[in-house]
Formats: sequence, structure tokens, C-alpha cells
Amino acid sequence: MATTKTASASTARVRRATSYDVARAAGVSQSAVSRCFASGASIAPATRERILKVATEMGYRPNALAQGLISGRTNMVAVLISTLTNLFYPEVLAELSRQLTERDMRVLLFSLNAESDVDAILDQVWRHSVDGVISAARLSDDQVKAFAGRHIPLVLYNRPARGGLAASVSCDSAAGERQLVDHLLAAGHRRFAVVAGPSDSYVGEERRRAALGWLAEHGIADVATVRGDFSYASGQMAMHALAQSRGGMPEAVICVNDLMGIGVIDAARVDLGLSIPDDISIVGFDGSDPAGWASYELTTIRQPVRRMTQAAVAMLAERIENEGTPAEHRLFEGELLRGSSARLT
Amino acid sequence: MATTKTASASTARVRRATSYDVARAAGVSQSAVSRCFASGASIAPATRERILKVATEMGYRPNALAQGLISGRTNMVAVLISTLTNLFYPEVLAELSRQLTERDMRVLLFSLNAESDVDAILDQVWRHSVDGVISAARLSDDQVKAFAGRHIPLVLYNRPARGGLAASVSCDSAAGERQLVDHLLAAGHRRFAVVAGPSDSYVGEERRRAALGWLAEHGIADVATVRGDFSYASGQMAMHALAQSRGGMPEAVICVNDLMGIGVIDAARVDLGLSIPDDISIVGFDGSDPAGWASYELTTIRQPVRRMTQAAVAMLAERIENEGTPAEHRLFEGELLRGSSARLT
DNA sequence: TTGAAAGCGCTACCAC
DNA sequence: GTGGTAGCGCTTTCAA
Repeated sequence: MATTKTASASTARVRRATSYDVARAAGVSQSAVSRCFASGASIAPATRERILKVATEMGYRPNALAQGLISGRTNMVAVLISTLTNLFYPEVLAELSRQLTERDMRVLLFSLNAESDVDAILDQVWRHSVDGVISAARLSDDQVKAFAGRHIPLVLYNRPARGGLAASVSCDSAAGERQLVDHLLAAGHRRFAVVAGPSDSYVGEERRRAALGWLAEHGIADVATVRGDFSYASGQMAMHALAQSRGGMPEAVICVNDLMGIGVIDAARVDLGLSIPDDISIVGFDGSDPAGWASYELTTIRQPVRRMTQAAVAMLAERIENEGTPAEHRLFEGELLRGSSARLT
Repeated sequence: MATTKTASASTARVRRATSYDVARAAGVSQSAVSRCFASGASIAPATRERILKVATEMGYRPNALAQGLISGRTNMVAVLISTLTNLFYPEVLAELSRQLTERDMRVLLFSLNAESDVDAILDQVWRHSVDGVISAARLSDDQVKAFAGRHIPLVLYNRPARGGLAASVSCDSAAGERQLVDHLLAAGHRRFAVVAGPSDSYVGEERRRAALGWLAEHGIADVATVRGDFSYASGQMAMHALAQSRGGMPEAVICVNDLMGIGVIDAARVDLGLSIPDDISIVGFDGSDPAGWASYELTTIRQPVRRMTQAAVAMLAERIENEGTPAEHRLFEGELLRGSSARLT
């Protein structure tokens, strides 16, 4: 009975059970096995039971690679995210992962840093046939266009696409900064400073412009601006720079993110011996956990991460189902968290 | 010349260029195209040039699904990680992503929370044919065994496998706690308290036992212990519990992670009006960024995340290349960061 | 060096 | 409801 084609047991590679193995063991066709694991396939309950039993015994699981290759759907979503060491992104990523898992999708993670070759990363995205992409990373217009060219749904997170090339969800920077500025104005502050982000950061610039714009509306045009890189240390440095500027110490400092706000608080209190908020008011943006810690109680705007993520995932899912879905931009308003880092009256 | 098989242009689905398309356009066989994108394949430089040129024009990229299906290698590594909202994991994840990318591997991310069905997640891992797995999440012995059964290399991060079932890298809890305890003893403290993690946390318990054990070695046996859940809020609550315990206020509080240490500091200073480190010394474990912030300057153990991750990735890569590589456990010593949250003399 | 041919494991479509 | 059959896009022999 032995055939020359039979590999000796000792050298046989360990191989996962395939639908053919299950079919043979259950005495059915391979198609039947396939239908067992499909959703709305027509199969007799009895047959189904039997096949599933055999499949379980053999530890059979459909091969996602083969499924993806033939069906054109991989149930994988690429998530592009920059600087995970930032306070805000880990929360976004955790939420994204949770929500995508809920919809039976997997996360192929690409975390970018300053040195990352974005085109090389996009190349990997193309090769892996992901069903869609959610990006919280900087993408050039050409890069965004490449998605459309390849018909891969793209949803941008906190960075609107110019020209409606992609869908997006974001937190309303203008509304947020208006709330913060109003809060500070109500407390009687008139001498402001802004701690901005790098000039190539979209959200950073948006928040900076929004704050300065709203201040200008209220007749406050002479606002000292210092740039940081969103980090704690850059917040500290910004505070020192403001303290030494010939304009004199501001009454209120508007930081475009929480982490720099925390750095500013520490520099003001620990290094400069200022009392907060008596000597100086400080506000941030994000609503990250540390902002709420008792040592800071930073007045800030809480981004509705959960709802934003929900929207991003829903929009992506819709575009995966319906290729034609037009670009859409959803703006969420953040909530003002009144901490004790800014004067109240 | 028209054939009945030709789909009309208007209804044709947008399709990625395949190696056949490139082959046809370049006037070579499909095999030649394949060899162009393989590493050590024999192909004439001239042919190669020509094919690559055509491929670029057509935007051709090898399909990772098909490659994985035929070659048995997907270049995907599953990363299992719990509670991304923790301070330490985002850093680990960022570093893992960076290092795996460097080795031309992709990260399939699975972020677990308390409600996650780990078996369902493992099921997805099996189906996606990943080349290996790095896990910083709780896995049962049976779950770890399942990897061996399926011949999928597994490296555990900060959680050794019982019985040498998997490779692992960890930070030496015992050595770390010894350093912390020695530091506190040198400052003259004799009344200690420990803020531990949940009893089902491996690292948490390891650190708790290490601290208590080393204290016992030094004749200090009566140590108040409070359990938290690694969160900031639980650190605050732990401090309040200690303050109200009939044993009286401890001189030194050992927290098994930084976040609880920070919570303890805030509760002690803000709520209880204690001065740190004059009234009480507090130490943590991890060496996360916030621990170094000027408001805290937490004395802690810095886990060498970079080296640990490097080791984890190297060990995984070796086991992917060589199936037989035996289990190995690499322990890294953390570095004591002397902050101002603990008395120095 | 090159091309032909045989799959990898599956879904989708077709008869029955 | 069920089984046969044709691919999905690629790597990998094996001859030429």
C-alpha cells in the first residue's frame, strides 16, 4: 500500500489541518467544510454539526491568508500612528483596537516616528491588502491621493484632508480654544502667551491659530508665542523662555497640548517659584489622564476619544462596504475641564 | 480581435497589477518577475532592470497574502499587550514596532483588556499565520502550550513561562526591589508599607514578594500591604488606607509600579498635607516618563525597555529561523533612579 | 539564466 | 443541500 510519494513520518513538516483534511475525515466535500465556516451558506444542520465536530478535534481553523487571497477581504485595517510616547495616542490606539475587534477586524499597526519612511510604510500597506486604513499620522497630499488611486478607504484622525480626498474625524480646535480663551478672559486675564507646537504639525497650528484668532477678536493682539515639540521638556523650556522675554511674565499661558501644559506648570511652580493659578493661569488641550492628577488639575479640553474613534471606525466600515461613499468630515466638540491651573474669576 | 471573455471597461473591477501583468508587459515569464523581487535569485541584471522598470510604471508590488500562502512566511508578528492606558506599555509597543520594522516584520496588534476573550484572540492569531508572537499579556499555561503545539515561536515579555514552555525577557524584580529597599534602609527608614497590584498579576506579585522578602532579610517583618490595580486612583486610595490603618503612618511606601507611586505622592501631599520626603518616602517601579516630572521626581527602577525589546525581538527572530531553539529566559537589571521622593540619608 | 507547471488553502460558482 | 471545478497571486521545483 505504501507509495513512493509518502513522506516518511520523521521528516514530514508539521502542517496545519486544511479544509481538505477535515473534509476527508468527515466524509464530505471540501466545499461543505468551507460553507460550515461561512455566514449565510446553505448547509444541513446535521452535516454542519458533524463537520464542526471533526474540525474542532483536528484543531482546524480557516486560513486567513487563503481567505483573503480569494475573497479580496482580509479583515485587516492598517492603523498609522505617530509618536506612541505622546499621552494621547495610546488611548486612541487602545480604543481603536477595541472597536475594530468588536467588528471582527484586525489591526496591522504602523507606528511612525520622525525618521520613518512613510512611502516604505505605505508600500507595506499596499502589499498586505488591508481592507482600509485609519491614519493619525502626517500624510502628504500625494500620499492621501495614492489611497484613492488604489481604492483603499482611508479615514484621517485629527487631521482633515485637503480637498475632500479622504474622510476624517477630528476634535474641533477652534471651539476648544474659544472655550479656553473665554474661560481665561472671564477670569480677567489680559496678558496672554501661547505655547505652540512645531510649525509642520497640523493640529498644533490649527489650535495656535484658533487661540490667537479668538484673542484677536477680543482685542488682544500682542501675544507672545513660543514653539515646543509637544513634549514635557519643551513645555518647561517654553515657560523659561516666556519668563525671560522682555515682554514680561504673561498672566495666562495657552498650551496646545496637555503634556506641554504640564511642563509649563512644573517650570512655573518648581523652577520659577510661581503660585498657580494666583500668579499665572495655564491651560492645555487633550484631556489626558495626567492632566487630571492632583498635582496639576490642568484646565483643558477633553477630546471625546471614544466617540471620535467610534465615528472613525464606522466611517471606515461604511467605505469598505460601499466603495462609492463620498468623503465626509466629522467634527466633535471637546468638553472644557475646569481644573485649578487657571483662575476661575 | 475582441474576445467574448474581455470584460467591458466600464464594469471591470479595479484590480492590482499582478506579476503576470508585469511579465506580459515586459515580455518575460511570470517566474522572472517573481525572481526580480526575491533576494538571492539568479536573474540577468539587464532583465532585472527592464522588469523593475515596467513594474514601477504599473505600480506593481508583490501580494503579501499570496507570498505568505505559498512560502509559509508572512513576516507578521502578533503582539499581545494589555491595558495600553498603562504608562509602561505604550513605550514597549513603540519600541517593539520600531525594532520589528527594522527587521522587515509587521505588527499585528492585539490589545487585551479585562473582558477580552483570550482564546478568541489566539484563534485569530492562528488563522493569520503569523511567524511568531510576542506577548506582554496574561496567558494561561494551556494557552502557552498551544503555541508549542502549533509550532509558533512565542516570547513572553515581563512574564516568565512556567516549565520552560516559552522564551522570555524580563526585568529583574528581585534585584530592583533590593535596590529600592536598600536605598530606603540606608535613609534610616524602619516602618514600611507596600502598595501591591492585583493578586493575579505576575509582575505585581513578584515585586511584592521581592520587596517583602528583602525587608524580612533585614529583620523587618511587619509590613502593611495594600492592593491596588496599578492605576493612579488606586495609588491615591492606597495612601488613604495606609493613613487610616491602626498601624499608623509608614515612613516609607514601596509601590510596585510608578503610576500608583504617583497616586500615593499626590494623596500624601495634596490630600494629607504631608511633605515628601521629609514626612514620608515613596518609591515606584518602571521608570516611566511621568515619574521624572518635576512635581514627582519619583525614586524608582528604570526598566531597560530598549534592551529588553531588542532581546525579545532577537530571540523571536532566532526561533523563527530555527524551530528547534530551546527556551531561554533573559533577565535584565533595572537602574535605580534616585529621585527626591525618597529620603537620601 | 529562463520558462513551464505545480501547488499553497481557500471561496465562488456551477451543476446536480 | 451538496460536490466538482476554477481560480486568487505567488514561490518553487525542474527542464531546457
